[in-house]
Amino acid sequence: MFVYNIIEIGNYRGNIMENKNRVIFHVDVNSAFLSWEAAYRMHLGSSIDLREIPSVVGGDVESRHGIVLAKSMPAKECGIKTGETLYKAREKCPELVIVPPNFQLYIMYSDELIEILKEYTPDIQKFSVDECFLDFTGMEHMYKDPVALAYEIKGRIKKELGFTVNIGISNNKLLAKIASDLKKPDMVHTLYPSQIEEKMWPLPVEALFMVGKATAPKLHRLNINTIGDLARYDRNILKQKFKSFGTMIWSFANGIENSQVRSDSHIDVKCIGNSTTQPFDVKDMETARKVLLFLCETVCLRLRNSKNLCSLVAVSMRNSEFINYSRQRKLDYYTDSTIKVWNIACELFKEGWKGDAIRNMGVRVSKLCSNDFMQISMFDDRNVEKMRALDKTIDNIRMKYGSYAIVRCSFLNSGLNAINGGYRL
DNA sequence: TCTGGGGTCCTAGGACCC
DNA sequence: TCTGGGGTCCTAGGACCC
Repeated sequence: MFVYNIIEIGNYRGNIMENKNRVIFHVDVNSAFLSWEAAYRMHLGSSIDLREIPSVVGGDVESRHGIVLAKSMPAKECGIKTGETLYKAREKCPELVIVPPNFQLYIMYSDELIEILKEYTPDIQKFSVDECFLDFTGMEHMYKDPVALAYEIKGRIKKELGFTVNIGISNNKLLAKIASDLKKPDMVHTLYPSQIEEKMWPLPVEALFMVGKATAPKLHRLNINTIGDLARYDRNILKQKFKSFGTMIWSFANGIENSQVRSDSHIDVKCIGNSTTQPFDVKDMETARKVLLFLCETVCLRLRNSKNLCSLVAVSMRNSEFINYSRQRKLDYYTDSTIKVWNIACELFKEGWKGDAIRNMGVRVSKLCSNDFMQISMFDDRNVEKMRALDKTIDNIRMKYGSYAIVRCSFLNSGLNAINGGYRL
């Protein structure tokens, strides 16, 4: 999203000057999945507000999806973290209320949020299901005070949709994002360059965008513990140790970032993937082929919907020891055919599989191009047009009557889901 | 004890060509 | 028989984000 747009040190001043007049908001839904569950349940008349009790949105333990996806503030106070196992969460808080996720609902709320925001500016970049950037640059005649505007937007969302957001304001996306993360929930914060030293530098270095659990310990070994430590560190040493990533996080620590707010229509998708953890370990080729087929079904449906073709297919595996490995192949043609992608995925699995027990499998297609003109491989069989027509027919039936309206007979009585996941944040 | 899913980008190492 | 180096492409793996 920020793209790895490293500004060389010579442009440092220039960057500040360029950004000086920009007005960027970052809107972040507080504990999104949980807030949306709570808002929806209250809308249906529930007297319990999940946000006010220790609660989490979590997957199903039985089918090995048992992790925390979102937590309430009281759950956070018990020490519960997003991503940890429900087992651990329950240990920390025995009275914890766990509700299953409902991705359709989240997409609905996300769309409603965007509809409200669109009333204020057309320059919106949806960064994820619960976050987006807004650009108000050049709109000073309409909105004189950005902070007052943020309060108005925040208030409307709360009143009309029933959940709270944090809004961060600055003159670039990075600072706006860090601002929205400062203190939660239901708050508006500014983080202008003049406030970096006071508001951002005292924060732990982990609070910086792109500093995750692998990078943080490496920085600590260099005695870099706060964002300020990183900002003041020798940039050349960071470059030497971490390559371009080093100069990027150094720039971020100094508040330097100048990417544009890009509305969704200007963002080209780079890859489409679907992976799933099975309730049981896959130990034979026949089951693997079935799992790969339903993964390919959703991936290729989405590929065709995006009006793209792909020329790279990848298969990933995670075994029962939690070791990940993968296999990929570049094609010398482009395709969006379910059967074709599936055949390649099966070959890749066969080549790569080490014979171990597989808990998670994934299929991903990339190196996409528009399907406006389809270059049919010289060596393609003559059924290409027929296969495309078949895929299109199946897509139409599924979109009209639902995913399960038409199911391949190999899934009948197989104990597997014919269509998997496919929700897109 | 149990550990999701959807993305983007970077890098090391090897193959291959000139 | 033993020896270059530069460039590009591909694969596998891993980092980060939500």
